[in-house]
Amino acid sequence: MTVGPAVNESATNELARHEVTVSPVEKFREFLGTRGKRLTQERETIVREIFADHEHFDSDQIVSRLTQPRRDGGRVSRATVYRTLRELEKAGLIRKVARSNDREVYEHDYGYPQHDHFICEKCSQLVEFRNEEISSVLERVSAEHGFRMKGHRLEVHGICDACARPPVRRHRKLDMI
Amino acid sequence: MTVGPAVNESATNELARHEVTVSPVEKFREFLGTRGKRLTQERETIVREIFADHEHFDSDQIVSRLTQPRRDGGRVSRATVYRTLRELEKAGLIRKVARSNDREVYEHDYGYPQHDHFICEKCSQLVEFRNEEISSVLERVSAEHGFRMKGHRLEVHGICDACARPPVRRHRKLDMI
DNA sequence: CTCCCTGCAAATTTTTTGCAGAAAC
DNA sequence: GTTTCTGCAAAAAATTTGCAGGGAG
Repeated sequence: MTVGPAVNESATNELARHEVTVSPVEKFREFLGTRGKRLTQERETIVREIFADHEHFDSDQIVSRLTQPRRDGGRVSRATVYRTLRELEKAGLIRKVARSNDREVYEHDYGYPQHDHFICEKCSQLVEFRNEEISSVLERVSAEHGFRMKGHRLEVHGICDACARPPVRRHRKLDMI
Repeated sequence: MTVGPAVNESATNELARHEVTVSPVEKFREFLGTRGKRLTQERETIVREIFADHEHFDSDQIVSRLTQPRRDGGRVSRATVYRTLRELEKAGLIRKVARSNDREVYEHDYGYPQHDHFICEKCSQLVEFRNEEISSVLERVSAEHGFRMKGHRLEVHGICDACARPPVRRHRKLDMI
Protein backbone atom coordinates (compact mmCIF):
# COMPACT_ATOMS: atom_id res chain seq x y z
CA MET A 1 0.00 0.00 0.00
CA THR A 2 0.93 3.62 -0.41
CA VAL A 3 1.23 6.22 2.28
CA GLY A 4 1.41 8.90 -0.36
CA PRO A 5 -0.04 12.39 -0.06
CA ALA A 6 -2.37 12.29 2.88
CA VAL A 7 -6.06 12.05 2.31
CA ASN A 8 -6.72 12.90 5.88
CA GLU A 9 -8.03 16.41 5.89
CA SER A 10 -11.18 16.22 7.86
CA ALA A 11 -14.49 17.01 6.37
CA THR A 12 -15.06 19.99 8.57
CA ASN A 13 -18.03 19.31 10.73
CA GLU A 14 -20.10 22.30 9.86
CA LEU A 15 -22.99 19.99 9.34
CA ALA A 16 -24.86 18.48 12.20
CA ARG A 17 -25.64 14.84 12.14
CA HIS A 18 -29.08 14.10 10.80
CA GLU A 19 -31.79 12.34 12.68
CA VAL A 20 -31.64 8.86 11.31
CA THR A 21 -34.06 6.25 12.47
CA VAL A 22 -31.89 3.29 11.61
CA SER A 23 -28.15 2.92 12.01
CA PRO A 24 -25.93 2.51 8.97
CA VAL A 25 -25.56 -1.14 9.85
CA GLU A 26 -29.31 -1.65 9.90
CA LYS A 27 -29.72 0.28 6.72
CA PHE A 28 -27.16 -1.98 5.10
CA ARG A 29 -28.87 -5.09 6.44
CA GLU A 30 -32.13 -3.95 4.86
CA PHE A 31 -30.45 -3.36 1.54
CA LEU A 32 -28.78 -6.73 1.60
CA GLY A 33 -32.01 -8.38 2.60
CA THR A 34 -33.86 -7.18 -0.46
CA ARG A 35 -31.20 -8.85 -2.54
CA GLY A 36 -30.95 -12.17 -0.82
CA LYS A 37 -27.58 -11.22 0.58
CA ARG A 38 -26.30 -11.49 4.11
CA LEU A 39 -25.01 -9.16 6.75
CA THR A 40 -21.89 -10.95 7.85
CA GLN A 41 -19.56 -10.05 10.68
CA GLU A 42 -17.01 -8.79 8.20
CA ARG A 43 -19.49 -6.50 6.52
CA GLU A 44 -20.62 -5.17 9.84
CA THR A 45 -17.06 -4.52 10.92
CA ILE A 46 -16.43 -2.54 7.78
CA VAL A 47 -19.55 -0.44 8.14
CA ARG A 48 -18.74 0.32 11.77
CA GLU A 49 -15.22 1.30 10.90
CA ILE A 50 -16.40 3.61 8.15
CA PHE A 51 -19.14 5.25 10.14
CA ALA A 52 -17.08 5.63 13.30
CA ASP A 53 -16.36 9.20 12.21
CA HIS A 54 -17.36 11.51 9.40
CA GLU A 55 -13.96 11.68 7.68
CA HIS A 56 -13.48 11.03 4.03
CA PHE A 57 -11.54 7.89 3.20
CA ASP A 58 -10.29 5.79 0.34
CA SER A 59 -10.25 2.05 -0.20
CA ASP A 60 -6.64 1.80 0.80
CA GLN A 61 -7.14 3.43 4.17
CA ILE A 62 -9.90 1.04 5.09
CA VAL A 63 -7.89 -1.90 3.85
CA SER A 64 -4.87 -1.02 5.94
CA ARG A 65 -6.92 -0.37 9.05
CA LEU A 66 -8.90 -3.58 8.82
CA THR A 67 -6.26 -5.83 7.40
CA GLN A 68 -4.03 -5.78 10.44
CA PRO A 69 -5.16 -7.47 13.67
CA ARG A 70 -7.53 -5.26 15.67
CA ARG A 71 -8.72 -4.79 19.25
CA ASP A 72 -12.47 -5.18 18.77
CA GLY A 73 -13.99 -6.34 15.47
CA GLY A 74 -11.91 -9.00 13.80
CA ARG A 75 -9.69 -8.35 10.81
CA VAL A 76 -11.06 -8.36 7.30
CA SER A 77 -9.29 -9.30 4.11
CA ARG A 78 -8.42 -6.93 1.34
CA ALA A 79 -10.73 -8.65 -1.10
CA THR A 80 -13.68 -8.40 1.24
CA VAL A 81 -13.11 -4.72 1.84
CA TYR A 82 -13.23 -4.04 -1.87
CA ARG A 83 -16.25 -6.22 -2.32
CA THR A 84 -18.06 -4.52 0.53
CA LEU A 85 -17.22 -0.97 -0.52
CA ARG A 86 -18.88 -1.70 -3.82
CA GLU A 87 -21.98 -2.95 -2.02
CA LEU A 88 -22.08 0.04 0.27
CA GLU A 89 -22.00 2.32 -2.69
CA LYS A 90 -24.87 0.49 -4.34
CA ALA A 91 -26.73 0.65 -1.05
CA GLY A 92 -26.36 4.40 -1.09
CA LEU A 93 -24.48 4.49 2.20
CA ILE A 94 -21.32 5.96 0.78
CA ARG A 95 -20.40 7.66 -2.45
CA LYS A 96 -17.35 8.89 -4.22
CA VAL A 97 -16.22 12.46 -4.07
CA ALA A 98 -13.71 13.38 -6.71
CA ARG A 99 -10.85 15.53 -5.66
CA SER A 100 -9.40 17.57 -8.49
CA ASN A 101 -5.83 16.34 -8.55
CA ASP A 102 -5.59 13.66 -5.95
CA ARG A 103 -7.35 10.38 -6.21
CA GLU A 104 -10.98 9.87 -5.38
CA VAL A 105 -12.23 9.45 -1.86
CA TYR A 106 -15.47 8.20 -0.40
CA GLU A 107 -17.76 10.04 1.94
CA HIS A 108 -20.86 9.13 3.90
CA ASP A 109 -24.04 9.43 1.96
CA TYR A 110 -26.31 8.44 4.83
CA GLY A 111 -26.99 10.15 8.10
CA TYR A 112 -25.89 13.54 6.87
CA PRO A 113 -27.82 16.11 4.92
CA GLN A 114 -27.18 16.69 1.23
CA HIS A 115 -24.22 19.00 0.90
CA ASP A 116 -21.52 20.10 -1.47
CA HIS A 117 -17.82 20.85 -1.16
CA PHE A 118 -15.34 23.64 -1.34
CA ILE A 119 -11.93 22.39 -2.33
CA CYS A 120 -8.95 24.65 -1.71
CA GLU A 121 -6.39 24.55 -4.47
CA LYS A 122 -3.65 25.58 -2.07
CA CYS A 123 -4.08 23.39 0.98
CA SER A 124 -6.37 20.78 -0.58
CA GLN A 125 -8.72 21.12 2.31
CA LEU A 126 -12.21 19.94 1.69
CA VAL A 127 -14.99 21.85 3.38
CA GLU A 128 -18.60 20.84 3.31
CA PHE A 129 -21.33 23.40 2.93
CA ARG A 130 -25.04 23.35 2.56
CA ASN A 131 -27.25 25.57 0.47
CA GLU A 132 -30.90 25.13 -0.36
CA GLU A 133 -30.91 27.37 -3.36
CA ILE A 134 -28.53 25.22 -5.35
CA SER A 135 -30.85 22.25 -5.33
CA SER A 136 -33.84 24.28 -6.35
CA VAL A 137 -31.98 25.89 -9.23
CA LEU A 138 -30.83 22.48 -10.38
CA GLU A 139 -34.31 21.09 -10.04
CA ARG A 140 -35.61 23.76 -12.34
CA VAL A 141 -32.79 23.53 -14.86
CA SER A 142 -33.21 19.78 -15.01
CA ALA A 143 -36.90 20.08 -15.67
CA GLU A 144 -36.21 22.50 -18.49
CA HIS A 145 -34.06 19.85 -20.10
CA GLY A 146 -36.52 17.05 -19.58
CA PHE A 147 -34.19 15.44 -17.07
CA ARG A 148 -35.51 13.86 -13.87
CA MET A 149 -33.01 14.84 -11.24
CA LYS A 150 -32.29 12.35 -8.48
CA GLY A 151 -29.30 14.09 -6.97
CA HIS A 152 -26.14 15.94 -7.76
CA ARG A 153 -22.48 16.19 -7.03
CA LEU A 154 -20.83 19.56 -6.85
CA GLU A 155 -17.36 20.77 -6.03
CA VAL A 156 -16.41 24.40 -5.91
CA HIS A 157 -12.72 24.95 -6.53
CA GLY A 158 -10.77 27.97 -5.40
CA ILE A 159 -8.83 29.37 -2.48
CA CYS A 160 -10.02 29.06 1.06
CA ASP A 161 -10.13 31.94 3.47
CA ALA A 162 -7.02 30.90 5.38
CA CYS A 163 -4.87 30.45 2.30
CA ALA A 164 -6.07 33.72 0.82
CA ARG A 165 -4.98 35.72 3.83
CA PRO A 166 -1.53 37.18 3.20
CA PRO A 167 1.25 35.68 5.31
CA VAL A 168 2.08 37.52 8.50
CA ARG A 169 4.56 40.33 8.03
CA ARG A 170 7.81 39.70 9.87
CA HIS A 171 9.05 43.29 9.92
CA ARG A 172 6.83 46.26 9.63
CA LYS A 173 8.14 49.50 8.29
CA LEU A 174 8.11 51.00 11.73
CA ASP A 175 10.62 48.44 12.90
CA MET A 176 13.09 49.82 10.44
CA ILE A 177 13.27 53.25 11.97
CA MET B 1 -6.03 -2.95 -22.41
CA THR B 2 -9.66 -3.34 -21.53
CA VAL B 3 -12.57 -3.04 -23.85
CA GLY B 4 -14.93 -3.08 -20.93
CA PRO B 5 -18.17 -1.14 -20.69
CA ALA B 6 -18.02 1.43 -23.43
CA VAL B 7 -17.10 4.96 -22.56
CA ASN B 8 -18.13 6.13 -25.95
CA GLU B 9 -21.36 7.97 -25.47
CA SER B 10 -20.81 11.25 -27.14
CA ALA B 11 -20.85 14.47 -25.27
CA THR B 12 -23.87 15.76 -27.04
CA ASN B 13 -22.91 18.79 -29.00
CA GLU B 14 -25.44 21.18 -27.59
CA LEU B 15 -22.66 23.61 -27.03
CA ALA B 16 -21.09 25.52 -29.86
CA ARG B 17 -17.37 25.73 -30.07
CA HIS B 18 -15.96 28.84 -28.51
CA GLU B 19 -13.95 31.43 -30.34
CA VAL B 20 -10.43 30.58 -29.36
CA THR B 21 -7.56 32.65 -30.59
CA VAL B 22 -4.95 29.95 -30.25
CA SER B 23 -5.24 26.28 -31.04
CA PRO B 24 -4.95 23.70 -28.27
CA VAL B 25 -1.50 22.85 -29.57
CA GLU B 26 -0.37 26.47 -29.32
CA LYS B 27 -1.92 26.80 -25.92
CA PHE B 28 0.02 23.76 -24.80
CA ARG B 29 3.23 25.09 -26.30
CA GLU B 30 2.82 28.29 -24.32
CA PHE B 31 2.25 26.36 -21.13
CA LEU B 32 5.26 24.17 -21.70
CA GLY B 33 7.36 27.19 -22.57
CA THR B 34 6.75 28.87 -19.24
CA ARG B 35 8.10 25.77 -17.61
CA GLY B 36 11.18 25.20 -19.69
CA LYS B 37 9.56 22.21 -21.28
CA ARG B 38 9.30 21.31 -24.94
CA LEU B 39 6.57 20.69 -27.45
CA THR B 40 7.72 17.46 -29.00
CA GLN B 41 6.17 15.63 -31.92
CA GLU B 42 4.73 13.07 -29.57
CA ARG B 43 3.04 15.68 -27.44
CA GLU B 44 1.63 17.37 -30.48
CA THR B 45 0.29 14.09 -31.82
CA ILE B 46 -1.47 13.45 -28.56
CA VAL B 47 -3.06 16.89 -28.39
CA ARG B 48 -4.26 16.63 -31.98
CA GLU B 49 -5.74 13.23 -31.35
CA ILE B 50 -7.55 14.44 -28.27
CA PHE B 51 -8.90 17.62 -29.81
CA ALA B 52 -9.90 16.00 -33.09
CA ASP B 53 -13.41 15.74 -31.69
CA HIS B 54 -15.26 16.77 -28.56
CA GLU B 55 -15.84 13.29 -27.18
CA HIS B 56 -14.99 12.31 -23.67
CA PHE B 57 -12.17 9.83 -23.37
CA ASP B 58 -10.05 7.93 -20.89
CA SER B 59 -6.34 7.21 -20.76
CA ASP B 60 -6.81 3.77 -22.13
CA GLN B 61 -8.61 4.90 -25.24
CA ILE B 62 -5.87 7.32 -26.13
CA VAL B 63 -3.23 4.75 -25.40
CA SER B 64 -4.78 2.18 -27.68
CA ARG B 65 -5.34 4.63 -30.48
CA LEU B 66 -1.84 6.03 -30.42
CA THR B 67 0.04 2.91 -29.48
CA GLN B 68 -0.64 1.10 -32.69
CA PRO B 69 0.96 2.30 -35.94
CA ARG B 70 -0.99 5.18 -37.47
CA ARG B 71 -1.55 6.77 -40.90
CA ASP B 72 -0.56 10.34 -40.08
CA GLY B 73 1.13 11.29 -36.81
CA GLY B 74 3.53 8.60 -35.61
CA ARG B 75 2.81 6.24 -32.77
CA VAL B 76 3.37 7.20 -29.18
CA SER B 77 4.27 4.95 -26.30
CA ARG B 78 2.02 4.17 -23.40
CA ALA B 79 4.32 5.90 -20.94
CA THR B 80 4.36 9.09 -22.95
CA VAL B 81 0.61 9.18 -23.20
CA TYR B 82 0.28 8.98 -19.45
CA ARG B 83 2.97 11.57 -18.93
CA THR B 84 1.34 13.92 -21.41
CA LEU B 85 -2.18 13.55 -20.09
CA ARG B 86 -0.88 14.69 -16.75
CA GLU B 87 0.71 17.74 -18.35
CA LEU B 88 -2.42 18.56 -20.31
CA GLU B 89 -4.40 18.50 -17.13
CA LYS B 90 -1.97 20.86 -15.43
CA ALA B 91 -2.11 23.07 -18.50
CA GLY B 92 -5.85 23.30 -18.09
CA LEU B 93 -6.57 21.83 -21.51
CA ILE B 94 -8.39 18.80 -20.23
CA ARG B 95 -9.94 17.80 -16.97
CA LYS B 96 -11.51 14.81 -15.35
CA VAL B 97 -15.22 14.28 -15.21
CA ALA B 98 -16.33 11.66 -12.78
CA ARG B 99 -19.03 9.29 -13.87
CA SER B 100 -21.10 7.84 -11.08
CA ASN B 101 -20.44 4.14 -11.44
CA ASP B 102 -18.03 3.80 -14.28
CA ARG B 103 -14.49 5.03 -14.17
CA GLU B 104 -13.44 8.63 -14.71
CA VAL B 105 -13.11 10.15 -18.14
CA TYR B 106 -11.46 13.29 -19.39
CA GLU B 107 -13.10 16.09 -21.30
CA HIS B 108 -11.86 19.22 -23.03
CA ASP B 109 -11.43 22.17 -20.77
CA TYR B 110 -10.35 24.55 -23.51
CA GLY B 111 -12.22 25.86 -26.50
CA TYR B 112 -15.61 25.18 -25.00
CA PRO B 113 -17.63 27.28 -22.61
CA GLN B 114 -17.98 26.36 -18.96
CA HIS B 115 -20.70 23.76 -18.66
CA ASP B 116 -22.02 21.04 -16.43
CA HIS B 117 -23.37 17.55 -16.96
CA PHE B 118 -26.48 15.50 -16.70
CA ILE B 119 -25.70 11.87 -16.17
CA CYS B 120 -28.43 9.34 -16.81
CA GLU B 121 -28.47 6.49 -14.32
CA LYS B 122 -30.16 4.21 -16.83
CA CYS B 123 -28.21 4.63 -20.04
CA SER B 124 -25.13 6.33 -18.57
CA GLN B 125 -25.38 8.99 -21.18
CA LEU B 126 -23.61 12.19 -20.39
CA VAL B 127 -25.20 15.38 -21.63
CA GLU B 128 -23.63 18.78 -21.33
CA PHE B 129 -25.69 21.81 -20.43
CA ARG B 130 -24.99 25.40 -19.73
CA ASN B 131 -26.63 27.67 -17.23
CA GLU B 132 -25.57 31.14 -16.14
CA GLU B 133 -27.50 31.17 -12.93
CA ILE B 134 -25.60 28.31 -11.40
CA SER B 135 -22.31 30.14 -11.53
CA SER B 136 -23.73 33.27 -10.02
CA VAL B 137 -25.35 31.39 -7.18
CA LEU B 138 -22.09 29.61 -6.49
CA GLU B 139 -20.21 32.87 -6.66
CA ARG B 140 -22.41 34.31 -3.98
CA VAL B 141 -22.42 31.23 -1.76
CA SER B 142 -18.65 31.07 -1.97
CA ALA B 143 -18.29 34.70 -0.96
CA GLU B 144 -20.54 34.07 2.03
CA HIS B 145 -18.12 31.38 3.14
CA GLY B 146 -15.00 33.46 2.57
CA PHE B 147 -14.05 31.19 -0.29
CA ARG B 148 -12.59 32.58 -3.51
CA MET B 149 -14.17 30.53 -6.24
CA LYS B 150 -12.08 29.77 -9.30
CA GLY B 151 -14.37 27.25 -10.88
CA HIS B 152 -16.64 24.33 -10.19
CA ARG B 153 -17.51 20.86 -11.25
CA LEU B 154 -21.10 19.72 -11.24
CA GLU B 155 -22.92 16.58 -12.20
CA VAL B 156 -26.64 16.19 -12.02
CA HIS B 157 -27.70 12.57 -11.68
CA GLY B 158 -31.06 11.20 -12.64
CA ILE B 159 -33.02 9.81 -15.54
CA CYS B 160 -32.87 11.32 -18.99
CA ASP B 161 -35.89 12.09 -21.06
CA ALA B 162 -35.51 9.10 -23.35
CA CYS B 163 -35.14 6.57 -20.54
CA ALA B 164 -38.03 8.07 -18.63
CA ARG B 165 -40.40 7.59 -21.52
CA PRO B 166 -42.31 4.30 -21.13
CA PRO B 167 -41.38 1.62 -23.64
CA VAL B 168 -43.56 1.45 -26.76
CA ARG B 169 -46.61 -0.73 -26.32
CA ARG B 170 -46.60 -3.74 -28.58
CA HIS B 171 -50.32 -4.47 -28.48
CA ARG B 172 -52.93 -1.90 -27.74
CA LYS B 173 -56.25 -2.95 -26.29
CA LEU B 174 -58.00 -2.28 -29.57
CA ASP B 175 -55.92 -4.94 -31.20
CA MET B 176 -57.47 -7.47 -28.89
CA ILE B 177 -60.95 -6.96 -30.12
C1' DC C 1 25.77 21.35 -27.20
C1' DT C 2 22.68 20.74 -23.37
C1' DC C 3 18.85 19.35 -21.26
C1' DC C 4 14.50 17.54 -21.86
C1' DC C 5 11.98 13.69 -23.72
C1' DT C 6 10.88 9.07 -25.47
C1' DG C 7 10.40 4.08 -25.66
C1' DC C 8 11.05 -0.01 -23.40
C1' DA C 9 10.62 -3.07 -20.01
C1' DA C 10 10.30 -3.75 -15.41
C1' DA C 11 8.36 -2.24 -11.15
C1' DT C 12 4.44 -0.51 -8.51
C1' DT C 13 -0.03 0.13 -7.26
C1' DT C 14 -4.82 -0.84 -7.27
C1' DT C 15 -8.60 -3.90 -7.99
C1' DT C 16 -10.57 -8.30 -9.32
C1' DT C 17 -11.17 -13.32 -9.32
C1' DG C 18 -11.18 -18.60 -8.69
C1' DC C 19 -11.61 -21.73 -5.32
C1' DA C 20 -12.07 -24.42 -0.94
C1' DG C 21 -13.53 -24.07 3.50
C1' DA C 22 -16.69 -21.24 6.84
C1' DA C 23 -20.84 -19.18 8.08
C1' DA C 24 -25.50 -17.03 7.55
C1' DC C 25 -30.41 -18.15 7.22
C1' DG D 1 -28.91 -28.23 4.25
C1' DT D 2 -28.23 -24.51 0.89
C1' DT D 3 -26.51 -20.67 -0.74
C1' DT D 4 -23.82 -16.81 0.02
C1' DC D 5 -19.33 -15.39 2.13
C1' DT D 6 -14.48 -15.00 3.20
C1' DG D 7 -9.47 -15.36 2.86
C1' DC D 8 -5.83 -16.44 0.16
C1' DA D 9 -3.00 -16.18 -3.42
C1' DA D 10 -2.68 -15.40 -8.03
C1' DA D 11 -4.26 -12.66 -11.95
C1' DA D 12 -5.44 -8.68 -14.18
C1' DA D 13 -5.59 -3.87 -14.84
C1' DA D 14 -3.79 0.69 -14.40
C1' DT D 15 -0.05 3.75 -13.77
C1' DT D 16 4.75 4.94 -12.78
C1' DT D 17 9.74 4.83 -13.22
C1' DG D 18 14.90 4.00 -14.40
C1' DC D 19 17.73 4.30 -17.99
C1' DA D 20 20.11 4.74 -22.51
C1' DG D 21 19.64 6.81 -26.77
C1' DG D 22 17.31 10.70 -29.58
C1' DG D 23 15.72 15.37 -30.42
C1' DA D 24 14.20 20.29 -29.39
C1' DG D 25 15.83 24.77 -28.55
